Amino acid sequence: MKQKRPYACGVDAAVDVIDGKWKVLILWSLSTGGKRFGELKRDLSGVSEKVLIQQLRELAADELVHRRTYAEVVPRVEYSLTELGRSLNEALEPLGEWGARNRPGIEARRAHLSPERVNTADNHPRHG
Amino acid sequence: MKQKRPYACGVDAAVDVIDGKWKVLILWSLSTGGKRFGELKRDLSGVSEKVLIQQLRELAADELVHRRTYAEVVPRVEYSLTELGRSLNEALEPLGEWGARNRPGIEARRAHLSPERVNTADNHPRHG
DNA sequence: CTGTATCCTACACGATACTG
DNA sequence: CAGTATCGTGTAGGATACAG
Repeated sequence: MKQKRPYACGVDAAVDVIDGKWKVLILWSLSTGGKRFGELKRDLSGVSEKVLIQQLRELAADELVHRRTYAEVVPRVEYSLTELGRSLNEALEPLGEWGARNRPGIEARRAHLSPERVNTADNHPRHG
Repeated sequence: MKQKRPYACGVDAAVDVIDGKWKVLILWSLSTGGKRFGELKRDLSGVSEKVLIQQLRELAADELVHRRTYAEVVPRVEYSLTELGRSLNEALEPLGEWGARNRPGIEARRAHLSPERVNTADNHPRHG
């Protein structure tokens, strides 16, 4: 949700739409069905109300999720995926599989490579 | 490249790896073949040297790109995708297609919905 | 040409208190 | 319950100058 420069490619646009610390988790969480605000909050352990609502609104503005309010005595709002949101989730699947497959490797490399050293010269294998 | 909480799912891990303003563009740019630092810099118009090198190093640390130096009189370094990088690029394709397909809609919605209004109550259609 | 070294800033995210 | 209103913060990203 920054959109500074025009998108350079499709991935660029798609990433922009899911850009936000909790958005993919929200989409993921909603993929099994609509959820209320409180449920989501519990689901995404650690998110603040402010940020959750912020990202939900952005997702709604992008029409990936649908916000339905019920005029009841006790306030009730349900969020669910739109058709567009579902299609995005589908497009995300291969990426999810890639992540699942390679997660051990990723974590392993990051574990023994102290973050401070990543951006300092050659940890890189020599070729010559 | 933040990795604060343990990954909640595969997408989460994958997104973390491509998290960085220019990383997908770098991967995309390298998908057609190895490139030198200067070429990349020209390709990704607008990136600063500092940030470019930073993200290249992170990608290299994650073993998505390969950094090859040639000991010549005029410094020369070539970056290319690793097998892992190529596999990520493949996993990114559906997302890219989704983005390409929906980019017009995304931009349209964001255009007539002024950014300031996104996070203020109902722009949302009524249902009831 | 391929980087380092600094300095700076905006903005996403977070903590907390309050409201209909 | 489902938000809103504030205030505070870290850090990714950018500008620029310099170096091997």
